[in-house]
Amino acid sequence: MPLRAVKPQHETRTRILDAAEELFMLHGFGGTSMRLLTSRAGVNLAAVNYHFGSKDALIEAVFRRRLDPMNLARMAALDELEAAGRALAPEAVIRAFIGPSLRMVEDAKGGGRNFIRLLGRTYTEPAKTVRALIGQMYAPTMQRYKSALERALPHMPRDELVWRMHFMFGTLAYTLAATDTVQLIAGCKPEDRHDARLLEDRLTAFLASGLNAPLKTSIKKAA
Amino acid sequence: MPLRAVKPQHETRTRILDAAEELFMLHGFGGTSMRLLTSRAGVNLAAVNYHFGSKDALIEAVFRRRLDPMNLARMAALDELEAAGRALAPEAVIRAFIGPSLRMVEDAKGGGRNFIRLLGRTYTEPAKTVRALIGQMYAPTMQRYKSALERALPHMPRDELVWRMHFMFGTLAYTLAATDTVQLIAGCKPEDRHDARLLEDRLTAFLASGLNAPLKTSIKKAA
DNA sequence: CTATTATTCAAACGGTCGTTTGAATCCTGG
DNA sequence: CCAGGATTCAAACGACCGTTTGAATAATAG
Repeated sequence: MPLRAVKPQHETRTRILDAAEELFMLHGFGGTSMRLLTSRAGVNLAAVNYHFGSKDALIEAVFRRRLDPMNLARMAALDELEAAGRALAPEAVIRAFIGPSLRMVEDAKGGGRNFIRLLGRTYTEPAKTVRALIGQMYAPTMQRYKSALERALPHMPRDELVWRMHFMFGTLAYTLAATDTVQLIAGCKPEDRHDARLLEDRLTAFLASGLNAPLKTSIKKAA
Repeated sequence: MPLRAVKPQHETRTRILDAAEELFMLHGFGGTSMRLLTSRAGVNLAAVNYHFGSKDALIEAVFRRRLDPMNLARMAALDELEAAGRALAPEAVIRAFIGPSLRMVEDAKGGGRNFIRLLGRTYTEPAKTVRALIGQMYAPTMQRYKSALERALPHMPRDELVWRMHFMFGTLAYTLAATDTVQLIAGCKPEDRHDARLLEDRLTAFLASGLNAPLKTSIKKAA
């Protein structure tokens, strides 16, 4: 039994992914050069092209490493909810959706938090390729949650629900991305070390209430 | 009286600002080169540096041109509300805030729509300078709306209200920025040419309900 | 140990970036 | 009409970009 555990199978790959996660979050994709990235990761400049092929392929790998497990967690949470057999409560569906992302925020040491903030930024990323990539990775999960919310809110017109889901994703994306903007509103310093559990409660209350908002007559007419 | 009206005082400046607005929205700041920008605007490559000094100064000018009037409109809407003397309804405050931005979306020909989508993207812009610029231009308006919502929702704990305002800005920002993501959720084509009035109703209903969400016990305890 | 593959490395490539320059041209007040 | 400031223009500058190359080194299998 060796003192030193087995050498990580692809240490260089991991170092690159970690550095990319942090730097993309800080400076964006275009704003992060390969030279800065590789020097931060402590690897040679050519390593990215050797291990990933290109910068674009690295970007995709950064997303796949975290997004695939997160989508699985979202699917599993919904499976569990539906297996219970009871009628779906909108609150529960919301929690199933936002839970995995907020739990990743708590993982500050493992870099999960970096990724989550990167992800929030990327929902509005101008680069077409990145948006297409994200959209395609999200599509199946989106469809399942859309159908779940349709069952949880049977009285809601379909197109109204689509908009409210849109609002919901926006709230989550912005909350994850711009956790420093809160202090712009309040002038409050970030006293609370983001307690994810409390934030989940706040978000759920806000979103559940918004999703269930009474239908105005003007909206009903258009529906 | 000349056939040709007075020559625009700074036609080149305007052409540059218009092109910048559209291209920044499409490709981001870093993704828009001066060569593409100036050729799209039909001006010489050196014109941006001559009229604005630098690319960064151009970015600032793009925001100032639209944001200053929009903030004035938001202030005026709040003035009117408070002059009425009645108790402030949260719904009315929300409308006063989101109205000016949504009305700008209707201005497709004048380029206002381009700017609004650019603005939504920029809330989560990685570049520190841009975020600082936006934050500083928004701060006074934010403070007035914060105080107005405190009066409209007197029973709400202050820190809970700060978070809910955060959620509200997020919903608005995302809705303005990612109007094409709606179809990702629904697979629906963008059939409705964004009827701003209807969107305002949908948003107001969602946000008013979210801001007024009942306080969970766990939240109350933390407050 | 040796042969083979996998990985790292320094150096360079062509290209694009934002910006500057100095002359040419336009506009305007006297 | 003419002088002088404002604006436009083509060309070039140095810096940095993502990627490639071929040799040097490390790891592994026979």
